[in-house]
Amino acid sequence: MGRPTLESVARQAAVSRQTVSNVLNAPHLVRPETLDRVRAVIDELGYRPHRAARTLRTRRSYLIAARMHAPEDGIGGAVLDAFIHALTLRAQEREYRVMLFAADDDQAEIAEYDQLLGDHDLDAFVLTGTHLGDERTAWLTGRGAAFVTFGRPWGADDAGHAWVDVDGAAGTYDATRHLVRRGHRRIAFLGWPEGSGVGDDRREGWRRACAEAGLETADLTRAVLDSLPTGRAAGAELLDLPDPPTAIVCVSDSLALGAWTEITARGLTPGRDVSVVGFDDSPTASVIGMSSVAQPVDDVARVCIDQLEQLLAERAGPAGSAETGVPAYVPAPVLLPPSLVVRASS
Amino acid sequence: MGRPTLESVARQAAVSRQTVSNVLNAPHLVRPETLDRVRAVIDELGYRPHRAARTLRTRRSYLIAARMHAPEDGIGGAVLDAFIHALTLRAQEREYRVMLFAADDDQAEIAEYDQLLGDHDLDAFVLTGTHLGDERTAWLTGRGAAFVTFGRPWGADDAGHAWVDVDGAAGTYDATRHLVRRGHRRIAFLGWPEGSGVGDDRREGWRRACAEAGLETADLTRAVLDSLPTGRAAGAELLDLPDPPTAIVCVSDSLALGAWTEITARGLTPGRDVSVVGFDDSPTASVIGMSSVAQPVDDVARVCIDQLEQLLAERAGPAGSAETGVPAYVPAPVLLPPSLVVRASS
DNA sequence: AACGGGAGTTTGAACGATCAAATCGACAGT
DNA sequence: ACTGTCGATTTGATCGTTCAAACTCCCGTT
Repeated sequence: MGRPTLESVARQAAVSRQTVSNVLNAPHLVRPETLDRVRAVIDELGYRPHRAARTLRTRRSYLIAARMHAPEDGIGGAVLDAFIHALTLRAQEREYRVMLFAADDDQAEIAEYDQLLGDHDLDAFVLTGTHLGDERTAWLTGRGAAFVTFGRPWGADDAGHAWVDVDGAAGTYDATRHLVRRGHRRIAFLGWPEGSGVGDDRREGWRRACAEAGLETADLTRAVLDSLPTGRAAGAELLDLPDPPTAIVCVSDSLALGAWTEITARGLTPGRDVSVVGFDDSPTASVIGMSSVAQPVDDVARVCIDQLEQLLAERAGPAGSAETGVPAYVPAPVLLPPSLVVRASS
Repeated sequence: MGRPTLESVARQAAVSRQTVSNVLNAPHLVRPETLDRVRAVIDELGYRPHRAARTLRTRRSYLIAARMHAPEDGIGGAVLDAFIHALTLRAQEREYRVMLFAADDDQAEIAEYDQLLGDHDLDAFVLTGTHLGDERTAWLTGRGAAFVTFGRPWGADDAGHAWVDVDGAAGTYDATRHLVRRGHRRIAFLGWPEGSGVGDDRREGWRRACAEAGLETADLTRAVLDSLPTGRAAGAELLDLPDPPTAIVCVSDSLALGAWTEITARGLTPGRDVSVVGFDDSPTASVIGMSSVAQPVDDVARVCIDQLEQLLAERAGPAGSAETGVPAYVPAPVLLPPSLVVRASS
């Protein structure tokens, strides 16, 4: 009477439980006629395997964990939210589900990993915001957990794990080249303090483009923490230079909006008097017409799920888990190009 | 050895499985000394119950499903993202987890409910964006599933289900009163077409405040779909009136930003020449300094989890499920007040 | 001394799936 | 006709937990 189980399907199709199970998990083992008959019954009864039972036996949950970040100032967070959305969608297409968790810092995040791994048999993790000295990846590797990071393994050449990232340097390079083509000769970079992988990488793209175009960069770069007020202050500094820049490439939309605010406060018009290009293409940038480098979050999500499936498939076969010293299989990393969205501000 | 189980804890503590289980789930049944002894062993071995096994037996998963919405234009979506974040946090505090799913429309959402309920034994759902003629609630009620909605049951007086909402009318009322106090006599409302519960409610708050202050409202309201361009066009219409408004209260930040764009395009300054108040307090509003009505998403999330716990606790006791005609217990609905964030634009 | 009752604990079955090994029939080779 | 092999299917055990019923003391009654 209740929901159909393997048992009831088996009875109805006059076969055994295991055969029904095989129809679903190893159809090549089943004779074609039997296959058809069982499948017909499955459809008729609307049978669907019970995840908890399957998980109990196989230790696979079809669940992927992702951290939901605190909204911060609301500018930068939008990219991650969009990424989580894309991830949910792509995971769902492959019969996986995304489970969320919240954490304030890396240690708390690791504590949650432990919980999730122990309580829910999580299949895999998707980490965002990798940074120098990231302890999370080592912890997960140590536990033999499958995971992908959205973000390179900053600091190490060979990560030893799967990762996808967006080529930030290419983004700022494109943005700078675009400004050069528009005739700008003094292009500044508004970035984060040295030492953040992401920030240094993006600065490097700007520097390279300037070098190639034979432009001066000395004194044209500023480094501040990521917020609107700090961006505004740094923007003011740049505009106050004896020979001020005519364009500013920024490491984030937060800083870009800060600069933007300062520019308009001086009665200047972004794009006409001073050009500004942000990074992350936040909704705010779109609304006010600010150019920005957009990350292809949907593609990132797609690749993440691809890599996870490879990892999990591999894991199902040759058991190269934590205890054995066998180096686990690692899919090739992927670096995706961002795209410059040109608006009135440049 | 592998991870500890009830069995291994039981052996170590020289009791039976069931006693260990009781220590965790029904401590009042266990003699105090035994309780201490078993608890000591649990700590020592680091035992944690296995969710899948528990779910298999009890049909409870400690999982709550929530829909991740498509980013749309990125303005309005931010509130929902913040809500999901708050929900994750609050759920986590009570040992629940949030599982995401994506859907394009109500029908697709219902299909996902079916999947989730069948495959993962979901404990409860949190619905967002209720609207007139919403089929989702009836479907879930029919299935006997526990759920709360963030949004009133528009159209029906008694929902027959738990809900939490933000008092939109109170928000626009406050915004309007605020403008009245600042001396405005012609205050317009930029809203959505008649027939959306949320939109009509918010318009009503404005109308009431105007009526109380003895202000004219005729021809001072516009109704357009939610987007920046439509908002801008409607804003232009209002500004072109023979006797134009000096302030505009908007049903959303999207429309408000549209109006804002039109105002600045005319060389006018929001807040000095024409005041604008939006709704939802998006990051963009914050950045450009636009006043807006903020929804207390964190409180909403908290109440949602509270109500769900009540529902699930009730369900565990007196079985008033789908088949029995017994009207299920329904927690009292909660209507939370929003808060006006005043910035330079008003 | 036999009985009833309750507190505390144990035992066996069940949840619904998969794994590993056993079974069965058909068919080929000698 | 015997043996061995292979493909297809079945059987019994198992994952870790909770439910329901049974059991064991111990104590107070009569």
